[in-house]
Amino acid sequence: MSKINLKDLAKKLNISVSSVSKALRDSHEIAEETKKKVRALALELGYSPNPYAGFLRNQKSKTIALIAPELTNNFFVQAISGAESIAQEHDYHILVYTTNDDFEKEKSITSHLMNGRVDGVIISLASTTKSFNHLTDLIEAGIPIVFFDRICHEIETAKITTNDFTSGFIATEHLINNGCKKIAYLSISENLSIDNKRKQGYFEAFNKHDIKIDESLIVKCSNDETNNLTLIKALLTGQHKPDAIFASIEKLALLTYTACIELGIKIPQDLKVISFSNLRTASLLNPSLTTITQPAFEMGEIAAKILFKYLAKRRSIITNENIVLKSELTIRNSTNNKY
Amino acid sequence: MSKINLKDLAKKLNISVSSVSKALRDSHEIAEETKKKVRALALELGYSPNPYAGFLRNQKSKTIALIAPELTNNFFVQAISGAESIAQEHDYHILVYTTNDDFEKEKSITSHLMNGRVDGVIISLASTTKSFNHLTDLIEAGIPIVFFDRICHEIETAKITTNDFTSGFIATEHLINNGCKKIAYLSISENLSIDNKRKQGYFEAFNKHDIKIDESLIVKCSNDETNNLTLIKALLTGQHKPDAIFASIEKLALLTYTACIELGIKIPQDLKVISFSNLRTASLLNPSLTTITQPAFEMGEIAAKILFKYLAKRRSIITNENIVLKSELTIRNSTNNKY
DNA sequence: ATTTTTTACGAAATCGTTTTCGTTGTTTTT
DNA sequence: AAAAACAACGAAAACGATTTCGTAAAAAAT
Repeated sequence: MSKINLKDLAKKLNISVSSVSKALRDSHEIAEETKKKVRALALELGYSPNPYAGFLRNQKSKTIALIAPELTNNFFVQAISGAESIAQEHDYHILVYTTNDDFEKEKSITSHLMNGRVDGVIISLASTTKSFNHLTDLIEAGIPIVFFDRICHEIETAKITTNDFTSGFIATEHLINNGCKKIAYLSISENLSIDNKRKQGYFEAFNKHDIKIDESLIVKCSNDETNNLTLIKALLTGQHKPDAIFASIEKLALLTYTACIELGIKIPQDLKVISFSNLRTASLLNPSLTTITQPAFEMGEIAAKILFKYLAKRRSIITNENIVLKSELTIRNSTNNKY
Repeated sequence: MSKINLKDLAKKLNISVSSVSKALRDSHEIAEETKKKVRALALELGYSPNPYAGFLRNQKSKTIALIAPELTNNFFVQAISGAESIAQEHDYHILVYTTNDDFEKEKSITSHLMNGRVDGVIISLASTTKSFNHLTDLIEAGIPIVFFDRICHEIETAKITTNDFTSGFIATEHLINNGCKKIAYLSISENLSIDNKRKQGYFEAFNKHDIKIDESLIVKCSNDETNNLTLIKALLTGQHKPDAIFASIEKLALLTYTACIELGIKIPQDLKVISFSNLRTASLLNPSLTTITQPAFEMGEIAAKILFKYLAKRRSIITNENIVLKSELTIRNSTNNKY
């Protein structure tokens, strides 16, 4: 039961290829009786159209690309799941790529998508991405892009984010309300809009509560886990010891836990910890971790929905749109001051 | 800078389309000077071949499918990452699909892949998959399949697994050595080879240590989280209370933790817990979780490597091969008997 | 000087589908 | 009865790249 095509069907039925094609697409040009015969034979022989022939013809691949910095992160995985669920509804296929937070890899991936392999792209930028020509090139080539979470402000299209400024503010104020004064912020990358907004919220909380900002409490982390751990340990044993840590991403919170175990620092007694996180095990950690959780699955869903809306219209230019969803604070023991 | 194709290049250079094609593929039929001109113009205009045209011509899509039960599970995500890293090396693209452990969805996905959309498939079966016609159909259609973890013994092809029997044995014996007698086994699905093998290892440990097997300690869980929690709670409060739990998959271990919190049962004092798991936070849980960890990333890598080996040979029939990697036991506090 | 070989290129078929035009008969309209 | 409309189908041109097969001119061999 290998490769059976329109020509095979046509030959067996003694009609032309074009008639078979039309019959299968239920064209009014074909008599009902003929259609029935064609459909019956197609079913019998298990005919399934070659997708690439169709793509070549009508320049639509029924495929989109989803580019994320990494997969070993619940946030991105949930977002991908959300996008995939919508894609399946629309009979679309998803090509998944990871950049490993590497700008060069991101460029390489987008360049591979320039030629029409996909109808559209959903992307969350690498933390090392500094320029956006690779993305504008893509759009100019007629391939629409939707951003989620790690967006690019400079490009006009749809962007799905969460209320990072407010969340950063709420997280910090939560710590302040629990008696913390020296709150460190673990930053992941200055290139990222989300990081900057969260940090702005952090600053704003200090302003509101008239607390002086100590710049030495802002730690610039990277993608090097070992180095990050060193940085965090240095922070926790240095001159300006913090009484709380606000981690901009989950990975950094987990490293903080590790650092505390190694240094014998007790959470939350000696140090309170709050973090952006989509960890399923946040409530089971020792101690349970207070989190700001983004609606990742929903973000993926919305990104995909918007993309498909434009693909259906065959419009490749997506109007500028900022969709901002709310993250949720879940207070747990890592910020508990009654211990 | 939209769609530029061979014809455009040919026109600008005043040579034929075929010559341009040959020049770009570095054919010996074309003079070195001509090649240079062609390459220069192609670069200048940013020519990138339409992938679908090539696929149609030589029936190779440079794309593989990766089908997993779910994405919100570190094991599968790591395996996908492994496969993706190899795919990138081979300039292949990966279509990712999730079955949500649903047999019907798995069939629907494979049927979409019958028509040559992908050159090969890497799959880990849904827990509800009971027959394999959808897979043999795929192979008969000339699309090779490689299994990982949740494999199908009946189909002759390459299968990547871990030493589940031995691991099940080691895990159980570890509990026995720590003084446990009434060890419950949380099963995920009787359809799954991995589950059965792990359970066999569990039985074997009892045999070796002359402990009678209590069938009521084997709990058949499903994909319904709420129901699973109910089952686990019933187990922990019922007639035959276990002194240890061996979870066949991570999700069930986490539910056990949740159940213990809700019931006020202390791990490891009242109940020891061990689980198959690729959780990054295993060491940070309360208490830290003793795990059997599968080399997920490596499994994905190997699955992809084998597939590409055959794709390079243009052979669609993969010889039967069982590759068995070793899982690793990491002892942590959830099975500590010195508490 | 003639034949053979080599070099460098072009025409056209091909992959499998869709779609635009014909081109027949047949039916309806005036 | 002539004209117009319609129904049902087929031929062929796309889509963009690859590849086989020619073929002309130049180079080499006889």
